[in-house]
Amino acid sequence: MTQIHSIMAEENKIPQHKKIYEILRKHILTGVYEEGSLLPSENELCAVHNITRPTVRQALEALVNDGFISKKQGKGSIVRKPPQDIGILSISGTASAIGNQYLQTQILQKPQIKPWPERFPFDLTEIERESGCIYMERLRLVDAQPVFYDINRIPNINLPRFSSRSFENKSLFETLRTQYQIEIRGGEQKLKAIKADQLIGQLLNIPVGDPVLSMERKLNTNRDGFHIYSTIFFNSAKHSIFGTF
Amino acid sequence: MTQIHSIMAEENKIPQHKKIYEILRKHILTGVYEEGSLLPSENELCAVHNITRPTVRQALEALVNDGFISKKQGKGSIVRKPPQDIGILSISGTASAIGNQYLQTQILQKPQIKPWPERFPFDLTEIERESGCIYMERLRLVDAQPVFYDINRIPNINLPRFSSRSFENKSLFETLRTQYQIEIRGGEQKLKAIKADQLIGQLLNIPVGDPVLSMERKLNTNRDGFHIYSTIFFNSAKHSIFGTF
DNA sequence: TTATTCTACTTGTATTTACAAGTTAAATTT
DNA sequence: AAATTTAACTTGTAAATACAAGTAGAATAA
Repeated sequence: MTQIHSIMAEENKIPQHKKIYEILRKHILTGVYEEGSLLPSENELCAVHNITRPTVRQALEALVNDGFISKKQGKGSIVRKPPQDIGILSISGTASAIGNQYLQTQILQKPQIKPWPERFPFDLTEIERESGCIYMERLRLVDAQPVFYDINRIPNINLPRFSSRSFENKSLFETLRTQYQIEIRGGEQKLKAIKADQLIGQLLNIPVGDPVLSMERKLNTNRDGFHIYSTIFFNSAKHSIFGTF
Repeated sequence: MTQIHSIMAEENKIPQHKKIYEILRKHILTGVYEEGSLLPSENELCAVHNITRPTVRQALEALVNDGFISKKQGKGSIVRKPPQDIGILSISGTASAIGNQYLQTQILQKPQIKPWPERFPFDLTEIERESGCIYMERLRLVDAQPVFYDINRIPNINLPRFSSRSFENKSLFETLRTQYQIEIRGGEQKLKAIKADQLIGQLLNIPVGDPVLSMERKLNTNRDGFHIYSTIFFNSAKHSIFGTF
């Protein structure tokens, strides 16, 4: 038993329940299991992956927490419409739903290393402050109309070649997840409705003084003490921010 | 073993891990464990409550998910600043933090049974539509200044004496939780920044045309197919909405 | 004194076993 | 034919056990 264990540990360090989680997650996202359908039963998953039920249940529980499935006693695990991203708000049109595919990204300011601002709405850890931050500005458009203007600050800690990456039409968070194994684990945010100043009005193509939704967010990651800070201005004239929790 | 089990089942139907969860939750909220301090170790909790470690871990896992603790291997379970409510946004002053104790509630419209509006931003289940809704309006104030104006619609399903209850200075959700065992399990919301119209401007004591944060929310509960719908207008002149996720 | 090792904690992972309880559909009875 | 019971699923709860791995402080060695 111990031998098998150590062999497993050699070929892959990640625990079994996480492996199953990743497999099922991928299968849900890629449409192997349709929304509303049932996942294989816990016992089936045990047999297929040659693990025990508590381990399977650990994986399923994580999927429930992340909103990929819901379980019902006596019935099974029901596949849900996957959440856009944990806490990353997606937009929904007021008239018709708008898929992410119509969301374009324009880089206003390529990633560059900067010191942190003097006044900052969140407390920084010592390491973060010492390392400086990678600064970037983006404008995101729906149907060629600007909707988001966001300023992102990421601590410059162990992110090789980050500044040279392209983020056009690609999620910043997807890049962090796939290229650097950084996952968002939650966070906090402050929301306000403000009047658009000249810069924001110009960027979001709305009259100065019109209401704009502004967000200050601090996102936690799986890296200890590594946070992502964003300031977001949202043009809510034609769209609203949609979020699940 | 089975005997012990059935005896347990007689005196209380709720599972052990949930009992432990409730106890620890209460102790965290009432300050028995200070923020930043460590919870008793899993083995200690086993001994104290006479249960096994998997059961304790199940309770702790729920506390982690609900943001009451964070765990660290080799160290222990660290008590965190408890979240205000799951998904129920609390406010934080821009200058100084404001505790909930300074939040006053004024009932503008006592709970009354009404039909659902013709146009509604969310889809209703059949049962919800048939039952009609309990309608109420509240104004919430900080330092005697209006901050929230909220409209709540709750399906009129199995809520005896609800209309006659008082919600002055008491959370609607706290009442639902303690009196009716209805717990919020998450939900979805749509956010916009809008211009204050005359009614909203008057209620929130701001000039007409000033930016107001508006929210449409649908909250899921532990009752299947039972949702709570709220429309919230927030005066973000002096405060911002603070939320964790 | 300083650095290292050891030890006694902590949580993390995983197996095995058992029964409870909800769901569904087939089989049986009325 | 319709209602009921049964059986075969499903997930939920819980125990007992074992070892891995991270943490922190005490004991030890340099």
